[in-house]
Amino acid sequence: MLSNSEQPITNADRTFFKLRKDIVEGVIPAGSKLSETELSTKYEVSRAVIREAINRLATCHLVERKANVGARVVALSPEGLIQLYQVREALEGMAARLAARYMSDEEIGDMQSLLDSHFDKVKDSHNYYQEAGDVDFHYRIVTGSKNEHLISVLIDGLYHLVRMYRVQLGMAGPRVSTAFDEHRHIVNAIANRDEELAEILMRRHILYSKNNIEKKLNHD
Amino acid sequence: MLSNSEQPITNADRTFFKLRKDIVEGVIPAGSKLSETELSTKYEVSRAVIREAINRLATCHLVERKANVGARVVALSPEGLIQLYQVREALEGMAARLAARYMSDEEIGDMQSLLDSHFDKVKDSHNYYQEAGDVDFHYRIVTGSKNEHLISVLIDGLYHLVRMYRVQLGMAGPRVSTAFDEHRHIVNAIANRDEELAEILMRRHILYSKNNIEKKLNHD
DNA sequence: AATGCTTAAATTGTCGACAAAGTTTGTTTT
DNA sequence: AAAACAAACTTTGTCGACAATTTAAGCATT
Repeated sequence: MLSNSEQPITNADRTFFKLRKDIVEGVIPAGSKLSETELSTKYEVSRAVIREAINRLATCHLVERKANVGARVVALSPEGLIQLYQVREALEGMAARLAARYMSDEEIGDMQSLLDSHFDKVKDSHNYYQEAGDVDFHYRIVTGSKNEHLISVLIDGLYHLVRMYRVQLGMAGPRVSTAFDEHRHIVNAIANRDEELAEILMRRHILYSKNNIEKKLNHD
Repeated sequence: MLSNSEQPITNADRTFFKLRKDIVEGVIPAGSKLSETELSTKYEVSRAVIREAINRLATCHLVERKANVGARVVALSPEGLIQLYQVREALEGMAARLAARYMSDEEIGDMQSLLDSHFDKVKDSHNYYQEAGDVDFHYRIVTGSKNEHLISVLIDGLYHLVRMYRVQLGMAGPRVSTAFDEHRHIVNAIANRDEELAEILMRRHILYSKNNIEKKLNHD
């Protein structure tokens, strides 16, 4: 799809990004119906570009479309979250393995210094790392795999769903510092070119992450 | 997307399936440009449905689209094949793990008898299993994972690319009987509810499969 | 002859209108 | 009053035309 060129070119691009943002952040509620005519007036574009945007959202699994009926925003559920993290575990585990194989020494160095700079900020404001830092770390691993499929499925697809769960369930989580340590260990494994360990640690990291969010979800 | 409802409803569905078929089977050559107007006359539909079909193909990674420029059929390359199988290894490994966890006893029984019936046909015509049997086996594992993301990424996406490589590189491979044995072992692990082993065996199976195709590809 | 600019052709992006399918409402029938 | 049918309405699917952008061609210039 796009993956790299994240700057919108066409009108459909812009509308797609806006719609995705509004869905992820809950401006358009989960489970609600998406009327093409309604959206076309709201976002001030023709129905054609709305249709294209909705189609793209459907491939991201952010909306579900039925022929001759319409599209609905996906509903958030415990099962959906579990399935999401099952796939993340598989894909990001492999991404970590491939990152250990293919990332350049320079890229690894950048990532290490990135973690260092994050570490300083973690000391002060404890909830900084969660948003920016965590996202940044995972992005680098995934792109470091140099695998187009991995990159597009995760970055263009699953990550937006993950963020949707995080945002709409109000995650600020106390898992900040422990997650940080896990990131350190993963980077070390990659720096040592230990593919096996990198994959194992990443899978475990995501499992922990899942358990953390799952706890919150079942607690309400 | 669709995943389940594989019977086309709308005109865009039909065109999407036709186009996909023609691309996978090489009727439309790999790397060639897709002109919207040209295709709209060829398939006797309006440009709008061609556009929608092309957009869907883009999310399957069967074509690549650039804004204001157009779409091209993806090119087959050794790197592309390797990346494809890296993702398959991760996803289908996880699928096997989840199949061992979630498949019902009945589903497992069906799969075992399916392998039995295939075994008879393998004895006679040695190249039967490759097409129908192999596909059937992997489909059952993937759907057995009960994971929507896994199912859609693999069945709606990657498998068509895999088939494109197979068809266009003329694979009939002598790996028939060995692959069959590997399938047996995987099913056994699933029947024993041994998640760990099921994943390991599936990953190994796909690695072998990759090496087999890779050999052919580098040999020309 | 090669390079750069200008203009023409072709292709993609966007739009509004019409056709088809689904949904709702109101009426009739049991 | 409940169920079944029919008509009106709403929503999606499809189409042809126009606008914007890219590509190609032609011309002028060095």
